[in-house]
This record gives sequence, C-alpha cells and structure tokens, in this order.
Amino acid sequence: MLDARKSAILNKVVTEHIATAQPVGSAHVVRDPLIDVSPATVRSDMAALERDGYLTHPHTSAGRVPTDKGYRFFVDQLSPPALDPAGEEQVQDFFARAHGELERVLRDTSKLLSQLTDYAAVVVPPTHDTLTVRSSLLVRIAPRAALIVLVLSNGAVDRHSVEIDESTTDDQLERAGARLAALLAGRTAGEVEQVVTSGAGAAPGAGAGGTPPAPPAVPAAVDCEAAVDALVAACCREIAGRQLPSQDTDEVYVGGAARMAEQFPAVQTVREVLSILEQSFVVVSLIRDVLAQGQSVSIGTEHGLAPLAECSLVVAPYEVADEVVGTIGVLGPTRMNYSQALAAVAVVSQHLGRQLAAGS
Amino acid sequence: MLDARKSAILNKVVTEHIATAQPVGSAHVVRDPLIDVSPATVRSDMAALERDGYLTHPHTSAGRVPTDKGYRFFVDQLSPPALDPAGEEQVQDFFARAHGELERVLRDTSKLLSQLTDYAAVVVPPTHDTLTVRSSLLVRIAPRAALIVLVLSNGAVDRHSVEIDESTTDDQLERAGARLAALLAGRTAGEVEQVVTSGAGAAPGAGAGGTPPAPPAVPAAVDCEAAVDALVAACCREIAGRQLPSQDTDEVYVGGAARMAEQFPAVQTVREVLSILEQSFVVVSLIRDVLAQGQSVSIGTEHGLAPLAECSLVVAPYEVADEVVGTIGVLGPTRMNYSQALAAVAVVSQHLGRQLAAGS
DNA sequence: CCTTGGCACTCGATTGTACCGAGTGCTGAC
DNA sequence: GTCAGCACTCGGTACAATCGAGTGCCAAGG
Repeated sequence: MLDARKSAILNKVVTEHIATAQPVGSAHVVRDPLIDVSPATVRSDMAALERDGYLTHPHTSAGRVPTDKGYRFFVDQLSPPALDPAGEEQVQDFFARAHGELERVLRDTSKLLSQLTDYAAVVVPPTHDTLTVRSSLLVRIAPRAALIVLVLSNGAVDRHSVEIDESTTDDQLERAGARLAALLAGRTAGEVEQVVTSGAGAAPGAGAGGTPPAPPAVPAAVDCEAAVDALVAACCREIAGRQLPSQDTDEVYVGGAARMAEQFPAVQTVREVLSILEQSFVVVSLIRDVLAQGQSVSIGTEHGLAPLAECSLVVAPYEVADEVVGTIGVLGPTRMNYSQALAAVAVVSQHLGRQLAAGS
Repeated sequence: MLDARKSAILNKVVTEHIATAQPVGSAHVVRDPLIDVSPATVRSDMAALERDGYLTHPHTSAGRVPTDKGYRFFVDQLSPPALDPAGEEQVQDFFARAHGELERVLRDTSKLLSQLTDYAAVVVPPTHDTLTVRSSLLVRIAPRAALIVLVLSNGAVDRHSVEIDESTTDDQLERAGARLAALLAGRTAGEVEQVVTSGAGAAPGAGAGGTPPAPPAVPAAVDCEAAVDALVAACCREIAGRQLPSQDTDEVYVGGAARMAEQFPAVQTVREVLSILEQSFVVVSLIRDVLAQGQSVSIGTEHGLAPLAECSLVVAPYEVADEVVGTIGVLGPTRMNYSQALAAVAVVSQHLGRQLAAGS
C-alpha cells in the first residue's frame, strides 16, 4: 500500500508527534537516519500522504499531524511491544503482593495500569460465568424481601434480593435455603439458568421474548411445599437473570482519571472525557464494542463516541481457565504512547487472569 | 466585631464574587439597595476589611476578592438555607425510587448530590456499628483461607477472609461456622469486639497498644475442639479488627468529579484536585477531621491539604437510629454556592439516613 | 468625625503593528 | 525521481498605545 519511504516518513511523523505534541515538519523528519533524502522530497511525500488521508495540516505553513488513519497504520505495523524492565518488575511486585477481596484487587489493578502508562485505566470485572458457587445462604431481610448470598469459587460474594410473600414462614425459607444450597453448589450461573429454563416448575415460558421479565414474586402459598418450590424457582430465576444483558449493574473500575486532565489543553475536552469515564455503562459497552470487532486498539473516531474523538482506547481481555472473563483497557489521547500501552495492557491482563485463577 | 455596614459590604462582595468569579469593585457594591452610601465610603470600608483580613486585592486597581476568613464570616452568618423546590422534588423522587444494594444506593446518592450542586460529591458509607448481624456463613475458599460472610440487618453483606491451618478439617470448619453463627446473630460489630476482648480464649492481651495486631492465624490443632475454639476466636478478631482505624479499606463514593474540571482555570489545579479525590483514604480522613471539629464547612486552607487550598468542603453526617453512621459532603471551589450546598447536603443526609433505617 | 465628590494614579486587558521563522508548494535543473 | 532554490503563508512573539475598572487620598461639607 505505502512504499517503504512513505511508510518510514509516516512512522517518523507519528512518533515525533507523540513525543512532542507538535506538528512535525519536513526538517524534523529528515533528522531520522533511516530517511536519507532531502526535505523537499519528504515534503512531496508528505503531500501524497495527506492526499491519501494519513496526515493533515492545521494550516498552511505548519507541520503535519497524523490523522486517525495515520495512527491506525502506525499501530497496525507496530511490532509486538515489550514492557520496559522497570514496569515489568512493578507488575511482578504488584501481583506478588495482591491479595484479599476481588474488588480491591481489581481497583488496585486499575491503579497499577494507570501508573504504568500515565493514562486512565479501566478494569471490567469478570463475569461470573466461569465461577462456580461454593456456598449459598438465604436470609430474610424484611417482611417481604429475602437475600440470596452466594460465595463463589474465587472468594467473591454475589448477592441478589428476591421479593417474597409476607406469609412465607421462616421454616419455609429455611427449607428453600437448604434446597437452594444443594441445587447451586458447584454450579456456574450459566448452569443455574439452564436448570431454571429446563425443569424446576415455574419457568418464564411465554413472556421471554420482547416483554421485560416480571419481577420475581412468589404467589401466596396454599400448599406449603409448593411455596418452597416456587421460592426456589424465583431465586434461581433471579440469579440467572443477573447475567442477562438487561443488567445495568455494569460495574467498572477506573484508575487515574485525574491524569486525563493533563492530556488536553481544552478544559471542555477534559470535562467531557471525565464525564464519560463516570458513566460506567458507556465505558463497558465501548470496550465491549471494540473487543467485538476483534480490535485491541480503537483510535479517535473509530468508535462512535463524539466526546472521545481525541482519545484512543487500548484493550485486552483477560482469561481464567482459557475463557475470557473480563477486560482491561487504557484510555489516552490519540497521540498516546501506543507501544507502551499495548505492552502494559498485555502484561497486566495475563497476570490478572493468572491471579484470579489462583483464587485471589 | 464588624459593624452592620461593613458586614453588608462583605456579604455583597462574597455573593457577587461567587456569582461572577470576578474581583468586585466599589461601584458594584453600591448597586446593592441595602448599601446606601457612596463608592468612596465603600472603598474606605473595604480598605478596613482588607486590613482585618477579610478581603484581598489581586493587584492595585482591581476589585476585592474575599479571603478564606471572609468566606468564613459569610458562611457563619448565613441563615439556615432551604433547597429550591425543584431540587427538593428531585431528592424526593430519588429516594422514593431508591432501592436495591447498599452500594448502589450510596453511589447513586453521590450522583444525586453532585447533580443538585454542580460540584463533586462524596458519600462515606455507614460504619457497621449500628447494624446487627442477621446471618453468617463460614466457607473455605482455598486450602489455607476461609471466608466469613455476614448478612447485616439492612441487607448489606460484609466479608472477611481468615487464614486457616491446612490441617483444619471440613468438619471442624463446619462446627466453627455453626458456633460463629450462634455467637454473631443479632450482634453489632462493636459487640463482637467486646466478646473477643472479654472472654473467648485467645484474646490479643498485651500487644494491643502500639504494635500492629498480628494477622489472624490458627496454630496447628492438637485437640480437635481446641482448634474449633481457636478458629472461632480468630474469626471474631478479624471481624472486630475491621472496625479499627488501622483499616485502609476506607471506601468512599465520589460522584461528579468531572464537574471540578470546569471550576478552575488552571489545569494543574484540576489535576491535583482530581488526584486527591481518587485517594479515598485522604478524602475520608479529611471529612472526618472537619466533622471532628464540629464544623460543617471547611474553607480553603482551613483543612491542611495544600492541593485543596482553592476548595471548600461542605459536609453533613447522616444518622440511623439517632446514631451517626456516615457522612456525605460536597467539594467545590472556595467560591462555591454555600447556601445551596448546605441545603442540599442537609436534605440528602436526612433522607439517606431514613432510607437506610428502612432497610433499603 | 463620618461622608462624599473629585482627581491622580495603577495596572491588567485589549488592540494594532511589525517581524521572525518554521514550514509549505512549486519550479526548473540534474 | 530527487533536490536546491525561492516565494509565500501564517502562527507566535514582542512592543507600544490605549482603555477602563478600580484604587487611594484629599479637601470640602454635613
């Protein structure tokens, strides 16, 4: 597509612009030992690159700046980058020390990633699909509400509330709890869903398509045992339901958002970017979209979000037991240090996966 | 201290400066109908106010700007402010709708408070001291680690991990779990602590003063029942220990941090403020300090944090069952709208307390 | 003694002008 | 195709002039 010299020039423009944040002119480009031609030649090549959409001009008599397409070319031909030794050590250290609650580990991981790259970092927590239920508990917390607590195989705790009928006796609740414990032990949330839809009485059935699922409620018990059955079914539905995309629970850990303040001269831009970062739902779906396209980098306007037009996102999934369970990412300006970000994201995602597999 | 006219002038300067963010001159001040003197008189009064430390001068030939002391005077003589009807309705709406997990409610509350005021908002979650344990569960999550899960009376779930000896049998664990359940049910964390220090075998004893408490570990069991005893004691210690100030778990919900970006012209300031907001520990202790001094507003340099010299913090505790359990706050520039912030914080803290008492 | 109009003075902000220099595009020669 | 040379562009800086909001002080009047 691009001959060797043009490609070299484009690369030089990109790296130089990343380093200096300034438009780069032909004189700067020829300073690169790999480019052994005169400025005039470089100029004509740069004009061609501009015609092809790789570069732009802020105005006449200014140097060139890469377009999103230019960055894209640069990133695609980047050799798989390695993290610098200092960073590598930092990651090692971190995960050697990391322990305790899942949430804490994830939050700290986002901080680590942000420190490594000097940009904002995002950690999307693992879905529970690969985790099994180790233990469960059903407790009444109000006359008409009960809580299911699940301890998962990695030590995380999941929690769902179900509406119950006021007439439900403590005894019934206890029996339902016992049944539930037996039913859930060793299962994943996905398997629970299967149990629900296959047998186990009051399956959702008809209304599954367009209409929103009714809130789980248990009808007044006539037969005692039937009430217990219904309660168990409601609990299962609730647990399985949480995994559905209807969840607006989308949690996400953002670290180093403050660093974005330095990246953009315009206060307005900073404000918009930070605002987006506060809406976890938007962040999650953004990352999901990028990953769905098989990309690991999204540059400028490639994703649709207007306020992030001046940002790039570098993502990597992390795996537990060969299954993708979550994602981490770095958000920086389009003129970010891509190789560093790619390296950091790759290394951290690997370590994080291993860590979670170990059971934190 | 200040005669009526000086006081009026100071008030006018403060309100005007809050509204316009500009230094305000004598001409602006006399526009106030309450001040019926000439600009020259105002000028001499302002000079006096400056001598007394209530106002400053960016430079000669500029208007006056309030100092921290000036703001302090203004805030202290502010009549207890009421929230505007629109805001009031928003709060009503919010708490009528609020439901679900504790964390979600708190996070959303921080967003609400931020929306009401247009500044950043902070919610410090309730300590568990007034909550009782409704149910508990002890599960092994790794060969050498177990997890205590507590369901609290308001439906929240608390979780602590304890180190256990590898030789501990599942049977022992189960018995310890049963003992623990009986011991904890209906108790608050504070009461658990009392149980630990009073009887129950392996109390910390000597090392309680200066040295950090040893990590909970259970020695290899010789006698089976003794091992169970020790395990129970370790669990209790862990639960009680969490309430000690040694906790660096200090969680905090920050909403609307992005709004700070617009409040300061200097990017550096924005960066520093956001940075502070990301360190939950700092935020928590800051709020604690302010409250400990019986203040509800901290202005500029009154708290010691240099990066927040241009910020003010408005806080209010919230109560459940007449006990202060947590705090909410608003962080804005020193020239923030204090009456609005005070009103919002007061109203929201009241509603939040009521909401939590109801059992979310 | 407090208040006030008058007045000189200060100093940031704005505007205008000139100039510099980094950078481009083009052209004609090799 | 490459390159030296050249005219041209245009943002950035430096400097001066001007403007105006605001002060401090003083002398006169209640």
